[in-house]
Amino acid sequence: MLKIYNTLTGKKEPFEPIAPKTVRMYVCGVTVYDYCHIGHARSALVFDVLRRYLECSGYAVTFVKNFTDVDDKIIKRAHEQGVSCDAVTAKYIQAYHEDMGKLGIRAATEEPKATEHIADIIQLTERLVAKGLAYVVDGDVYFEVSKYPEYGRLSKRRLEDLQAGARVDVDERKRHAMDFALWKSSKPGEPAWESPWGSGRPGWHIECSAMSIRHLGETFDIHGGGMDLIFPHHENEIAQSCGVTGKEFARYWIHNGFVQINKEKMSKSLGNFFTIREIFEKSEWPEDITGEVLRYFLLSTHYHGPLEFSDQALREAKNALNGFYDLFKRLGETGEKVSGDEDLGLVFERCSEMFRAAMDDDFNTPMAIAVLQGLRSDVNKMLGYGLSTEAREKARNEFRLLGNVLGLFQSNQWKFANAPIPFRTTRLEGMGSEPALVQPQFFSKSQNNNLSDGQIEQLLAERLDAKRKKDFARADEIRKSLASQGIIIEDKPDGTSRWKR
RNA sequence: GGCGCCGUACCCAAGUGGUAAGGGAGCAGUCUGCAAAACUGCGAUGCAGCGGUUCGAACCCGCUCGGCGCCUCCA
Repeated sequence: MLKIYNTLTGKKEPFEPIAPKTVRMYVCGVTVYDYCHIGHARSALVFDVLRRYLECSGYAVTFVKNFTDVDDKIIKRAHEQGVSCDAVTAKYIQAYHEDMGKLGIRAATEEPKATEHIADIIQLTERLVAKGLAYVVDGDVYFEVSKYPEYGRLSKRRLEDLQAGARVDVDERKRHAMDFALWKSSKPGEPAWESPWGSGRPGWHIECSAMSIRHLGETFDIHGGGMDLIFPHHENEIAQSCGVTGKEFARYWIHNGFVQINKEKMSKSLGNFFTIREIFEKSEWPEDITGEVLRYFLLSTHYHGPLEFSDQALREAKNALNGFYDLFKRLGETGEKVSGDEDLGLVFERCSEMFRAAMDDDFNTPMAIAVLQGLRSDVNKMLGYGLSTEAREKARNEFRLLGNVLGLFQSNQWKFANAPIPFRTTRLEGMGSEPALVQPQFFSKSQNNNLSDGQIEQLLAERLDAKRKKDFARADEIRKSLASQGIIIEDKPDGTSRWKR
């Protein structure tokens, strides 16, 4: 039985979909005015895994993830660069797909854009005005929070509390400081659509109500996003949507924690962020390996908690994955002894169950990874007793199958050598001022003068010959020479060797 | 001022009432010509602190301390 922590109730609850065996979920994507950083990656990945797990549990999942492509920041960026808003949004939507694709994050079932739903947005706004929940001022339309008694239910805030701490808002046309824009009149040069209130554009929040209702219906199962969206974004979405329909909106609200650097939230304003693409560009590992290392790292903490991003954490993730791929390498070899074969099925059955139990418990990916680590250890032991070629293939496939939910263990070309991590996140000591981030310390990509497989095999044969003649000096010389080029040799009990790079 | 998250070993990190998973690093051992990998063993009498509830608390309640976030755009 799957349990999910629901922000709305503050409790872990059994998951019961509205319609049997189907899940409709909506996740707030990004406002497309810049490249995504690791924080965005975490959010996208968490919901990608959630979706994969639901599918693997037998649910038919309709997964909608939006792009907010009309917004103040986009307009600002377009003006700065002297291009159209469309050019800005097209560029960063493409970048989003490229970056998330490298992390193995699947495209959603639907990826709607706000600008494609203007008619829906206008219609929702009209209905809110007609119901007396919104009012018009000089071509702007505001939602009136005091008309919605349940306002604050999600974020556990009371209107009075908000009022006390709210920033002084000089917009005196609003009836309440927390009233928010559904529709904004456009200034010249801004994107604009005709509406009953004049030429204008949507406010922030309403586009998500419009898109989720359009693609999933008025009530659906799961709504998610980063913690920072709880207030005001999701609170406002609920107010608008429930205000219009009079029905329940989303039943389960799921929010992921932040990625931090030196205990601080990764954000543009602090300048302590790393974009996904700069990490891939600077990494010395091939793309799929860098992607898997990032995935392992991002999933090694429960989605709800904070996650400290650091060069050391990535190094640990890489080392942990090396252990798995070391095993997979051995599973790729042939085997004659079979005394371990009989236990294999049982071990995988037990691990599958534990894996499912972990994921059922609010998508506990660190627990699930621990189960896989236990499996790695078990299979290593069985390998010691001897596994047939067929059993080895079966084992490798089981790992691939289980790992697929987390997007791990799919590679056939693992790189074992540990390239330097292309940045550092440690603080600078001293200087009397605030601790500062060390600027990314980029390493130049090493020259790709790698030996071919054939050349390596030839050297290995030469080394084997030297070993047979007890010429260990020569054998070690060859190993050392290969090591300097990132080739690691492991001698097997039968005297032959395997190698990896 | 209000609301919320977090504080578990050297580092990362599960565990939300029944007696501290897992990984990384380290140390020791087995194997090995050596190395690597693997395996075995070692590693918190204690979960920020102090009280309380309970037969029993890392888990529940209260207070305190520390870190962070939201209340303005934010994944």
